[in-house]
Amino acid sequence: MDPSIAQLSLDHESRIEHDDHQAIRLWLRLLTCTNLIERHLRNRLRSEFDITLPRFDLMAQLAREPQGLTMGDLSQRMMVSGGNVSGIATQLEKEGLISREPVPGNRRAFCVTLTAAGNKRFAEMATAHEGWIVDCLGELSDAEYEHMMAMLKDIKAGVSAIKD
Amino acid sequence: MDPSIAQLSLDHESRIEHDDHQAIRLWLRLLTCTNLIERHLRNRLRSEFDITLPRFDLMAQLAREPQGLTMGDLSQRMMVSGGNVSGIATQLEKEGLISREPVPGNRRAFCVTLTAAGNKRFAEMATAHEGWIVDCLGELSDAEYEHMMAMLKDIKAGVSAIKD
DNA sequence: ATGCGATATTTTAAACATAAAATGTTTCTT
DNA sequence: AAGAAACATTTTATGTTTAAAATATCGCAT
Repeated sequence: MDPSIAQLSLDHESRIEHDDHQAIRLWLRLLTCTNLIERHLRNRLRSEFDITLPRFDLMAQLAREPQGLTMGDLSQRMMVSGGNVSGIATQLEKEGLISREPVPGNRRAFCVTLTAAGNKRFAEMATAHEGWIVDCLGELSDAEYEHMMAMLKDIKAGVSAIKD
Repeated sequence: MDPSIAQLSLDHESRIEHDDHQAIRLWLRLLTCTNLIERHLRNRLRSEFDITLPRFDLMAQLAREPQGLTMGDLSQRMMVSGGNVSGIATQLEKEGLISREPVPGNRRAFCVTLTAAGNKRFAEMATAHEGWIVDCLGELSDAEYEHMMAMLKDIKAGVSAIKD
């Protein structure tokens, strides 16, 4: 066999294997960072506002859409299952922070909105929440921020294109 | 007031506010990417190997340390609570994939290892798992990979330094 | 009109996660 | 040696998450 061919294919193999390990390492570091930040946010929401992250997230979605969202909209935007939204919404409703009103023309759907109390409470929490995130991620330069956003955008697009 | 001073502080304020929004956007995108990939891995592990991600993660820790790990080691390396490890280990033991043996000199601790069946099964899964991660993250160039790793390292260090 | 498939939501069962209490073991101090 | 403190693990209570089943409604093609 031509030794240059053998050399080429060997290089190819080692490059592939090297890339594999790279990707694994990147994934593990990505996961660690995200989990660290998420845990931090979760702890502070609990200790300072006595609320869980999922409840806060649901309220954040509603705060962006003052006209309200259906349960299905919430499920889609929060990227969690419908049953999950159902449980979280039940609790927030019990606390008086959101309301579920029937939709005039559609007896299947509910329109979920923040109550006045919910709006007030969310405004307080959102300010603190933003600060915590800046504490975690605010040290990056503008260039690093842009680069990171661009890479994550590509990754997101690539992963979304994979069929389960 | 000196107008140049006013201008400076205004710029400062607006820069801060701009950074805030940047950090939030970056956090949301980071979270979305991580969740997408994690969900993909979870689905494939379930559909192709009928195993959950936490169980796979526990086995992965053991595969790296053939001499075995204690429950406490596992808890620390997986960054989850001891009670959680206890439950996952109970199930894996029931499936015959790991074994919990008493440690000779210490009757408090257990030495957890992969069984022969566990080793064989993990080897099959690990190959597929690596491939899935490369599918998700393998498109980055070496430079992008290095840059991303470096940024995440800084972020990890910064977040770890924050006291809860 | 009627019935069938799609839609919107809730309920249920199983797995996972945590914090805190309980259990048993080891080590240190006196 | 006895007691206290620290350690390793499990148990318990509570809550989150998902997939799948159940419930109810809607819209459309016959």
